[in-house]
Amino acid sequence: MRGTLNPEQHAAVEHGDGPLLVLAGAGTGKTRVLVHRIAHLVERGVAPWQILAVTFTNKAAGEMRERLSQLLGDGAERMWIGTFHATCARILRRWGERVGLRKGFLIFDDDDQLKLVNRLMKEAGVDEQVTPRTLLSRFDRAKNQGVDPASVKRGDFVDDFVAQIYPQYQAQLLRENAVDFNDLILHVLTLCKDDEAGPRLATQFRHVLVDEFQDTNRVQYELVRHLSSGTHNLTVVGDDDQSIYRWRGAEPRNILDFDRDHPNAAVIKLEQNYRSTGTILDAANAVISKNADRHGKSLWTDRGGGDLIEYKIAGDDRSEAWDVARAIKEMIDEGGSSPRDVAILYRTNAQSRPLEEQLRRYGLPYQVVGAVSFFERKEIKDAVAYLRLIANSAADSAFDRVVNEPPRGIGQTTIDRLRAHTSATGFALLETAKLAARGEVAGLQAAARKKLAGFVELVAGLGDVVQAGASVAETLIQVVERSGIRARYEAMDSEEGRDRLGNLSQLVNLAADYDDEAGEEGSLEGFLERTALTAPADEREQGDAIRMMTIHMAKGLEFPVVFLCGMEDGLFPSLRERDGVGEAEALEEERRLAYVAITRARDKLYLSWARVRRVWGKDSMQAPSRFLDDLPPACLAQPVRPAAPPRPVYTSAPAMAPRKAKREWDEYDQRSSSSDDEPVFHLDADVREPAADDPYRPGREVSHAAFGTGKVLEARGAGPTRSIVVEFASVGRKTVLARFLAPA
DNA sequence: GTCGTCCCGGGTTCC
DNA sequence: CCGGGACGAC
Repeated sequence: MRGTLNPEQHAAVEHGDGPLLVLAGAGTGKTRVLVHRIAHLVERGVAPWQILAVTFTNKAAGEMRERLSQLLGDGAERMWIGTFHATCARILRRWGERVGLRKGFLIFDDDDQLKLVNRLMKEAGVDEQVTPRTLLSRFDRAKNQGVDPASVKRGDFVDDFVAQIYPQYQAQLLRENAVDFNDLILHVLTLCKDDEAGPRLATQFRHVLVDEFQDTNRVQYELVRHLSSGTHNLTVVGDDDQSIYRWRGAEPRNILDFDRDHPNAAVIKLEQNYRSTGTILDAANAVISKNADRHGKSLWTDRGGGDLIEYKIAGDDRSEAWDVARAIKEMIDEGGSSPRDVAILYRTNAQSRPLEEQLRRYGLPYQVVGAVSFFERKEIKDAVAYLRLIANSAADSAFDRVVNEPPRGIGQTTIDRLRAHTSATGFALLETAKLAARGEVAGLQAAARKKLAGFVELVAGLGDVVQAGASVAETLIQVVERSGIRARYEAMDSEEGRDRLGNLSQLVNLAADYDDEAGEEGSLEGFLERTALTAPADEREQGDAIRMMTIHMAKGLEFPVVFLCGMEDGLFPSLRERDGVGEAEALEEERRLAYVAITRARDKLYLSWARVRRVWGKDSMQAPSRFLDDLPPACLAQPVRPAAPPRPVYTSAPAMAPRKAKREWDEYDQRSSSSDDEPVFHLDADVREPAADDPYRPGREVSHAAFGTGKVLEARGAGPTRSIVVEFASVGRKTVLARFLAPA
């Protein structure tokens, strides 16, 4: 095994003690190096539980654990392998009480946080143009850097609201015995300064290894530094070109300046790519080389050129999905490829739907990895909230969520009264509801008291179930049954109701898995921690299935065949404006994302985009991704250039223009309309709401070769027959096809 | 006071 | 397309 490593990899694996930085490009075998290094440490006598390996996704952690158990057997079980968040949760389980957390603390997810901020804003009467999202992202950004959000002044009107709401936000978390994702790490950092826990943590791990180090934020880096401060045995591996998490506070400086913080660090570069064909590597290098802010390294391969990159333009997102499904079907029918060789990557989770539909149609097995989180579905959140409330009576957020779910006659007014009482007494909502049921809360009618009593009794009864020793799965079944959730969805007697029940039964299955794995150690708290920190797709891999995932999820993985869908400007690169990040900087991150996507492919890469895409139920016209222009023409099986949509600019010869445009369209619209089950190009003559960046939205000035300039009144339809009603200065109102217009 | 219906608007990525 | 909020009906 060792013999198959090249000299650089070998040096990294066998590096002795002291800090080590491995700068490794895509596909240079860095995960392999990490795995072998850990195995090597164990061979040298380091005990498995003295090794901490941090990854960025649960998926990567799972993979690493699996590979290590192949090399080491049971020893791997006892290692600390996990994400920053999971690692910190584990440390806090042991030491949490020293930073003010009680046993069984809750972890707030995005949605929980948002709801809380929303409520606090309303209570404080904050109504100006600040959304809860904006405030929350300010909280996050500050916390990622290890500073108090309330003290950050960026000099805009949002500052005051942050300063006002944040202390209340944090106070409520404390009351509920809850933490948000950032707090998991911040609390451990506080622990590092603790007289007792600090020194222990500094020496607990004889070796600390961090994968994807370019994605660590300041707080995470400080944590790593402390955890390795007793031994200085810190190995970090990363690639600044693959930094794709700046939006959540990642600081690539951490990797670039590593040798400044660790002057005696050994630095090893891995530049030979073993993964991709020359063609794919050329394409990836061409894209990333357009970035100014990079260190620059020279990846090379001795693999041959390989197949050219396939490129396809579809009429709409359904056609795109159909093209992909058909290509995969052919590939598999020809033999040589199996579904598990193929990955479909996209920028946003929302893109998975049409793809799934077409794959199903062809009977192709697929697995959506880490998708639109299962745990974000309403029925799942509700059931989990019951569990939270049973496990932790202080969980106001959970109480709020389920007290009237399913509807049992406890409305806003009643809850407001309870809340008023809690702010006076400091009791939790559930506790207050108990008081109310006994008539000890003012202002509540007998009817409301009775209903609250019923709810309190429901929760108490479920608590008894747990006390009686029920497994998590059994508890969950009781929750769904006794709360009336099941009856409610059954009564709906609809597709939706059945879907939701199906999801709930899947949740019960996950709980049963947990019960099996955890055995005696299992607890409601343990299950809740797992639901907060993992997605179910992280857990079980389906055997022979096509993998579908976002590019972010795909980092660190590789596949023989990759389909990269939705290569459209605005989608990929995403051109959304963001709070606090410059446009150029944001674009560079998108470019790195493109680099990551392309380098996932070993042998064959397919790129595609759709001229019309349904977004939130509305059709919108798309333009090809600017990244396509960066690809060397020699890498592509089909040229990118002529595929650009017909230019609606005709400065001369107006009579010729329509014919030319027509021909261009037909020529390059690659759908064929022969087969029955093929999705047809979707056209709609309805008046549609134009997208904000639409050059033809009402009010815009446009020009027409024959009619001159005018103002848009209305836009209809989409695609090649999209028509625009224009009030022309010279000829009055006319309806013309969009492609004969240009922005004035 | 609570529940149902309609309308509006939406931050994409992950732990 | 989906959830939250506003508004009107028991």
